[in-house]
Amino acid sequence: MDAPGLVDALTSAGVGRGDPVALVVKPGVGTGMAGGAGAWALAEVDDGPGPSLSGVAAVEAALRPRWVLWSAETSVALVRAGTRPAIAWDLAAVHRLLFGGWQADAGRVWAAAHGLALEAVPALRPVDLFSSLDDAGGGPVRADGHLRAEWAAGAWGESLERLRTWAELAQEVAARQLAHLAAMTDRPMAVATARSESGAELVCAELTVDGLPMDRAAAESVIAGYVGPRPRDEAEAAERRVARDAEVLSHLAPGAEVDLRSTAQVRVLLGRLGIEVADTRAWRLREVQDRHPVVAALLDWRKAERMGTTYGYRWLDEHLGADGRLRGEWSGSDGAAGRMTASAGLHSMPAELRPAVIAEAGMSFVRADLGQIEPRVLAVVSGDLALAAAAGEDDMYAPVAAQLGVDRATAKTAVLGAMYGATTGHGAQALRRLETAYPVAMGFLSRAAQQAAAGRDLRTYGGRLVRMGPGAPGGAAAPETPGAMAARGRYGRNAVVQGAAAELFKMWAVTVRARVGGLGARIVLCLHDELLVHVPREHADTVAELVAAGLDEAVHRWAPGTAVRFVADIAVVSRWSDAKG
DNA sequence: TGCGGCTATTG
DNA sequence: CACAATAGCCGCAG
Repeated sequence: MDAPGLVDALTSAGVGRGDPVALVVKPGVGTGMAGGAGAWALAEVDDGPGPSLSGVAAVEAALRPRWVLWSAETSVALVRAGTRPAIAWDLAAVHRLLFGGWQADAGRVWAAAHGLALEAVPALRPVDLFSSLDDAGGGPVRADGHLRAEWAAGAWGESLERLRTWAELAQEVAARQLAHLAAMTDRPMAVATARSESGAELVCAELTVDGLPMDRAAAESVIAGYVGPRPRDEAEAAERRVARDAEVLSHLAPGAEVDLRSTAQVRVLLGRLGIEVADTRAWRLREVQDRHPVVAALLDWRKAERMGTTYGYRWLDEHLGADGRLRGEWSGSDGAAGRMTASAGLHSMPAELRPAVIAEAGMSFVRADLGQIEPRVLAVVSGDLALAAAAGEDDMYAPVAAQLGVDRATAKTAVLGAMYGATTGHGAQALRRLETAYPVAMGFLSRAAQQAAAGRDLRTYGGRLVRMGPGAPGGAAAPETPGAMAARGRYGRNAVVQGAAAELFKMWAVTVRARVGGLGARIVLCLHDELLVHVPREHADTVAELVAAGLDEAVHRWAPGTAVRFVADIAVVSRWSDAKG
């Protein structure tokens, strides 16, 4: 079907702007769409090396539907083919929101949407891949209601008729998920969250495909500052390692045999010097640094070792492309509270490497990070008006400190401690004052902790299920130790805040994506409370304003009518590390 | 070879 | 050194 034909077919089936259209992309078979009242449109038969997806682009331009996708795999395929959909309904992402956990293969997504037991999802046996579906006979759904394993795995051959069925099944699942979300009356923002989480999958697909601009020479010079210039071969690399080790060992008696990479041996070494430590973490070593010069040498060695191994030349070669983009795999929601995750160290890159993240020629970065997102989110989701009033300040720890009658640092520690589940330490006294000053917020947190400790599942503000029962990671299981219950309590206490913060952050990200895309700007990094947008220089100031406006828009979509103020620090810069451009 | 423990980095 | 994550190396079990 040609592009005008596609648009006509969908339009006459009643599909308009924002309406759901299931999209299936099957390499080697074709690309199809199902939408409206039983409309099926075959966008293209795939006879080339990969789908061109020009039909998708045409429908996107003419109708801008909400693309219903089985998973982010399709989003990545779309972005790779040069098509960037505006909005989506990602069945896997919505499944994770509704039912928790991370596994979201089609069989589970189908089963959960139909209220079937997840334990009974058919597993794909190796033999199934070779025995034809035609032998099995019948449709994709078994007598017991589960999706046939071969279908769920996509091993259904090259039939265009089956492509259509696969799209229609997606339509059905999406409708059921929507009904589920809408019926969750105690989570009125669940539908909006599902849309946003789906949009976040599109952001992730773009992050995965586009990558983060990084200047190779700048990065190599940072690395060289720690471990020397790039070794020519393995032998030279080994030589360099031995030399680094020797520098530390030179502070010891000659002939000392210590593997610095072995914490056990390091402890023994320190013990022989009369320095007893419970472990060899950096902060503990720093406490005994003046007892022997080897300690400082060891700390420097650790830093260089980190650069040499995790963030060294090998890391650069593996993840930094010839186009100067650092790429990792992005996930829209991790298995727990739903934050975004990224591989390739994109979320834990040492600050020292940030100067190497440089905007490309003619481009700038707009760097924006939210201030104190978690306590502000706590004020919203708990409905604590006193805490909401404190959020009226740019620095909300200042009014909290005044309220508690303690200094700012103590107030901050106490608030963070309340959200993390601290019970001891300097903040313990201030923690009790928090209970008095902000009883609503503190009650919200302790209820979450109690439920989690008891092994009961939680739901975030936006409706994400956080599994705490048997079978969940760290979930309740007999025999139960008090330590495990307490750990789960802290986990749950934090999950309801961190998870809600992640939901707000993703709404911000998808809003920014929607508002700045037309100016050629792209989000190139998401870091829990921070956005980095790569933008043509002439539009940088405009984009900075749109990022700020996008926060207000996101906050009011996330929590309509809230009085809690959210603040962002926004700057136009040419390097990620710059404070101002 | 796989996995838990330790360590370091980030928010 | 509380909450979350990724990642690498060591030491031990299989």
